[in-house]
Amino acid sequence: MGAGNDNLTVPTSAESITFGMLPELIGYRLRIAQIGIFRDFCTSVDEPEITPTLFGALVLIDANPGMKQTQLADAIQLDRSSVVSVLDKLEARGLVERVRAPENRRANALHLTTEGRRILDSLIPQVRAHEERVLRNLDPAERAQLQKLLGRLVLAAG
Amino acid sequence: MGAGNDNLTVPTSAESITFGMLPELIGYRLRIAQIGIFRDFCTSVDEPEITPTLFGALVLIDANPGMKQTQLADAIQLDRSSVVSVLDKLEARGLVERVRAPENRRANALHLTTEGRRILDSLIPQVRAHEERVLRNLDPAERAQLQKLLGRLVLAAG
DNA sequence: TATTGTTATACTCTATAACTATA
DNA sequence: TATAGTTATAGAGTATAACAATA
Repeated sequence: MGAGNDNLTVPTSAESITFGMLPELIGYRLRIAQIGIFRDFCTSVDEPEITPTLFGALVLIDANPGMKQTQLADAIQLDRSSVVSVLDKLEARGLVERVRAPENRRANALHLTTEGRRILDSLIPQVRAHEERVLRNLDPAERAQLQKLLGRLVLAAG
Repeated sequence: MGAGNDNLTVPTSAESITFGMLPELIGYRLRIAQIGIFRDFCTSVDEPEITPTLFGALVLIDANPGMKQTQLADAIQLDRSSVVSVLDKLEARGLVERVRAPENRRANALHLTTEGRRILDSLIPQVRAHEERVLRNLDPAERAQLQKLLGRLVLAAG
């Protein structure tokens, strides 16, 4: 009976409507949550044009210096060809560089530039603040529980 | 300690990588979950080309006969203009009809057709089975808890 | 032959702005 | 003037297929 939103209300212009079975569906809840969080992320982050996808790529390259494009594609659930445009954007802004891998000259080793590192460092507190805002109605135990439950969903492979 | 996936592994081709801070971020977890659920939904549902969005529109129109397009737009978090194409698809398949509202001749009252009702009735058990599959690692209390926590996130308005 | 990255291309989804018809 | 729906249009994001270089 908390201050929650079990009956799901979305701000609607005129008289309110009923959502039928939708609020019972985890897929629907997730979709609504993700749309809202995506919007909040984009308005919370100072760097223009940095989306959750680009931020995720920066984090992964930072955590795995020299990783290959195919590995990045797997990690962010995109096709190889889609990763090309992600990296084109990051490289155009001077945040990432593609270095021909000496041991396998088909592959590119990905690295943050100094500027990429600087931007990532400035983004992290902004993203943490954004997360804090989204989660502000949940106490630490509830946040941990939410993480854990999301991690146990059974998801279709790419 | 459960059978969970706290450390987040995504099937990756070569040597595995580390995800850095991403697994701590609720936005990242939600995005991964939503991509996987969307894929599972589309392969689970027999009707071709029925996406979660179209299914949601059918449920809402069924639950609110005569609702207006603007109300539907608010409910599914789309612009008025985007709802036009949603309804065009549903109407082209004979599932929904737009009836000029007599009390306000600018507006359309939305209704399921007999065929729309029939298709919705056949979709519901498929969607329930899909949800059951996604949630199969969670017991009833955990499912309820997940719903409740998702409902308490603070989301940006449209 | 298989793999890595790239290109060309097309498709879907969505929003913005301008339009129409009603109010 | 304001509202409901539509259209035209453009942008972002993604995938598929074919290609070059390398293994």
